[in-house]
Amino acid sequence: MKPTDSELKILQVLWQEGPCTVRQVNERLTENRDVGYTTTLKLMQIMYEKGLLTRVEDARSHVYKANVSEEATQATLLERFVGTAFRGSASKLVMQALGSHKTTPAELDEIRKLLDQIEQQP
Amino acid sequence: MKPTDSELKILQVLWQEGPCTVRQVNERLTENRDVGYTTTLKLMQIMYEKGLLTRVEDARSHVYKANVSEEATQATLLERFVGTAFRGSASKLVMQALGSHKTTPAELDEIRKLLDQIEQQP
DNA sequence: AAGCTAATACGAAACGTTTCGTATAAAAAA
DNA sequence: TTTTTTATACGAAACGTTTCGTATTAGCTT
Repeated sequence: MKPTDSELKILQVLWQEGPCTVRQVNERLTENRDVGYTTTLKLMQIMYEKGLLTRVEDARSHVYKANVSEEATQATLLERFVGTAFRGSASKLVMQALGSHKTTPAELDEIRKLLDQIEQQP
Repeated sequence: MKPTDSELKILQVLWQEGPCTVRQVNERLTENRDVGYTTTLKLMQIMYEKGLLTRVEDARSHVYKANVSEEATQATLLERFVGTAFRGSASKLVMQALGSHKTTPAELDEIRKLLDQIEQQP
């Protein structure tokens, strides 16, 4: 599953907030940029048809839930991105990311631990 | 400058091969997927108008050159990608990338060195 | 019950990107 | 010189995504 940019924004709301109605999602989206209610509705309907979301229709308003995990989605997107933008070289991407972004010492430590783990594998 | 996917493919050819005619670029692109000559031509004309490419019109066929560096372009794309897919967390992206991709010991070493550098900065 | 509010469904317009057909010109081949 | 090949330019169709107007239905309020 490769969500589009708009779909990703909706998924992120659901990942952060848990199950939401269309209105709730739309309110969160509108904090950043004006989005019409029916726009969000339509997108979420499409995402439901694609299987990206599940929903409960019991109540007056449907309640939607993300049907893909944030980690799995990020993995998919990253895979594609490394391929297109970095011609498959994950290490080049890592170097760029570390070089141009601020990372806390704690995060750097975590990364170091991960490096150890990877190198210790036979 | 944020090149589209197709534009990126063209840039990659030019980064690898250096200055090329439309035909040369098109031949490289066709190795992977069928692309009509005029399609490539049109795209490169658009990229020229956008300033992504420069060209020399002296000869019978124009010779195009990338007008943005691979590194700068990757930085731009990465910036955007971290923002949209990883909500700004470069370290999460790094962890994911390291975890799910094969990296050679030499590359891991390079990354380690970069970590040292970053941590030593005041 | 009648009117108001808030929800879903749906089609189609709007937008950006990609693809290609066609016109035209210039060089190369005959 | 005439024909064939190979360029560029350009407009518009095709495609996917996003946006929104409108119809319809269900619950709330009076």
